[in-house]
Amino acid sequence: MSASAPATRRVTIRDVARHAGVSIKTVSRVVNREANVRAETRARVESAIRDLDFEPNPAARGLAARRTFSIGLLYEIPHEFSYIQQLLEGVFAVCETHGYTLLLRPVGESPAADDIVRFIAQTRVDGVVLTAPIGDRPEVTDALRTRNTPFVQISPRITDARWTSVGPDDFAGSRSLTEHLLGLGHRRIAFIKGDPRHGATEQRLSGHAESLREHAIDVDPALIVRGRFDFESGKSAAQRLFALQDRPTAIIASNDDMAAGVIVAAREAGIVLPGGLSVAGFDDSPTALHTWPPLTTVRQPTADIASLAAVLLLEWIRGERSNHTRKTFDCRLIVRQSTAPLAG
Amino acid sequence: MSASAPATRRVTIRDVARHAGVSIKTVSRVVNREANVRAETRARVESAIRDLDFEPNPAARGLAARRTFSIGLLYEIPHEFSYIQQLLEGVFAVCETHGYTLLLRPVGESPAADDIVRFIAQTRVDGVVLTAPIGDRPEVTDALRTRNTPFVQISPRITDARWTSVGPDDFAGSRSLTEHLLGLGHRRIAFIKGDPRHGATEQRLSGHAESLREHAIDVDPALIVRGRFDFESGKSAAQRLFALQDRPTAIIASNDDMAAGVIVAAREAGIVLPGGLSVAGFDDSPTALHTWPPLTTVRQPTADIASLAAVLLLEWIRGERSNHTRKTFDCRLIVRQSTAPLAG
DNA sequence: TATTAGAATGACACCGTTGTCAGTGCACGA
DNA sequence: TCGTGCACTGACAACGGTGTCATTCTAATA
Repeated sequence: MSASAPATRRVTIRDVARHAGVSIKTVSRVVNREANVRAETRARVESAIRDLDFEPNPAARGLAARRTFSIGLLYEIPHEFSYIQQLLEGVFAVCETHGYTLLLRPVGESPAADDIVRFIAQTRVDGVVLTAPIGDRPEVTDALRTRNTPFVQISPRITDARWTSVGPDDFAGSRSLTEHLLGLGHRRIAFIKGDPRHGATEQRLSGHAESLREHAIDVDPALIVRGRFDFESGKSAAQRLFALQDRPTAIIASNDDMAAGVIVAAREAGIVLPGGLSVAGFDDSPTALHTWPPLTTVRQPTADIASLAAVLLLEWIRGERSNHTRKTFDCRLIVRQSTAPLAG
Repeated sequence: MSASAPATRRVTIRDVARHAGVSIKTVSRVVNREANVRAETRARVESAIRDLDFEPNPAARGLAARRTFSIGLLYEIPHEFSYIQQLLEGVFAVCETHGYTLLLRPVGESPAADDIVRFIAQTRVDGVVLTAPIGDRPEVTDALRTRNTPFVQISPRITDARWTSVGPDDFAGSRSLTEHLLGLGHRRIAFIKGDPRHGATEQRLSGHAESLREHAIDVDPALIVRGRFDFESGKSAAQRLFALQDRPTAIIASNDDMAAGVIVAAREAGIVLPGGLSVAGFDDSPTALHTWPPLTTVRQPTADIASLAAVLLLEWIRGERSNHTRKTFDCRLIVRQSTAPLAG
């Protein structure tokens, strides 16, 4: 009565072998693109595969080969999702071309390493991509190393030569943003930090500070305020800044969601944008275009970063690479209407 | 030299059986919560499982049981992602509690049914959740039925008794929104439609029209304009509406992204919100809080919808349910500051 | 021509579970 | 006391591939 009873038996490697007049092992070789198969044989097998519409059974494959041909993408739940979406896109594309399956794994804000280990134990993924800030938890990386599970970190805080990581050049990106505001004549530039657990937070702040230093401008500690990367924290940070005696003329938020919060706070405070205040974000998320005025921001090639992470992970899984690397991508300043010359 | 060489052999069902002094079959019974295992035996096996930290190998399980214990979630790529995120959350939670794995599958805008069929053939998922508008493509549903693959649709356009679907009550939700605007005194209410391939588009429009009819207000065709659910289409639709002789005093966009577009268009046109124009959206996405003023919108319980879809799918997969159903969830009007009484 | 290395192919065990079916033991009724 | 039925358990054969190793074929070399 079960609706899922298959109408007909599935095509197996044995059917293909019979149809092509070869052994199942040869079919296996063709499927896995192994060397040492005569061209003529290969062609015959391939046409048999097409004729019968054969798809290898991943469970059987995984069981025999002792790997699952799948990788996991771990991310923290309260997260700017457009960012995850782009990561997903990048990793997914690579998986697709290499015949791997992608397993998404949202984890709680403070995941026990156990949680992640259990995920790997249960799913048997061949490796994982760790997004910030998960990849910076020593219990997690230690657990993965102990279990010999390959992993690549995206945007880690700490760069450890023992493993591979990929990320944007947050420092340079941030520096160019501050440079832009300085060029517009701003001198009192506030900076809203992100979640301290993210490496980007530190990097973006340093880039900002470096740029000020280059222009011999003192960093006013009152202008560096906390945030958590979400809209609300950006809004309340802005409100604190507006309450200062000597208000900033420009505010850099460490990401676009917080910048959107700044804009709303400014409106509520009756501040005209961008004349009365320049606002800039980071990431060039969709939000950047949905605010008014649209946000000046820094675009990072998130999908490319994710793709490279996936490629490196697969190389590691296949044992094609033993040296661990740290690769950085350039960011690009996107100037829109939320930043304007300092009003005379 | 491969870094992925396992340090030690994994624990198998045989190890557990030996440790507990039973046969592997009995361990299997315990793991799968089958009946007819003596309580004392069960306890012994369970403690052995804990002692050895045993996790059944999903590949072996899948191979023997002829199913993968995984389901797929298909969605179209250019999509308001916060919506997908919520769906994901709902489906994921159910998978988690039932020991299923979730496979995400983004598909192109006009996916050949082949594409989807190949996904199922390759991954061997036990069933799929189809999000709008994928579930409305006959080639897709036919292919799934032919292959006997269980599926559940979310927010389909067409309700077919032959399969199961879950969605919000878009009609009623939309009606309550128009009702709200009418209550504020608005009579010239424009409506921006969504992607015509989505069932929600029709339903939301009908709800709006019904409400007007109840108040004996003629539907002015000039006030019903096209959109595609994205920010840009909302913006350009608004611009077209602003060009009308007799401008609307309120605009309903069929989702929040388009409403955000309306707001930006209004700003560019120098219209003051909400005094000069009321704007409302649909979905209560994060966007609704990021605009200024924050959006009046209609919240649908997306995660709950997704959870139910997953539950129904699993029931179908397990053959616990043969009758197909159509379940609808109530929406809730969320009034914020983007709508205001009609100015004198 | 005989020899031989290496390419091409196949036989077969095995991966770690579940399904099937055949026991085994125990309580209960005759 | 002796079946009898049912709860419980285990032996063993799949499931559909890959790894290993032996074997056959081919072409180049002596």
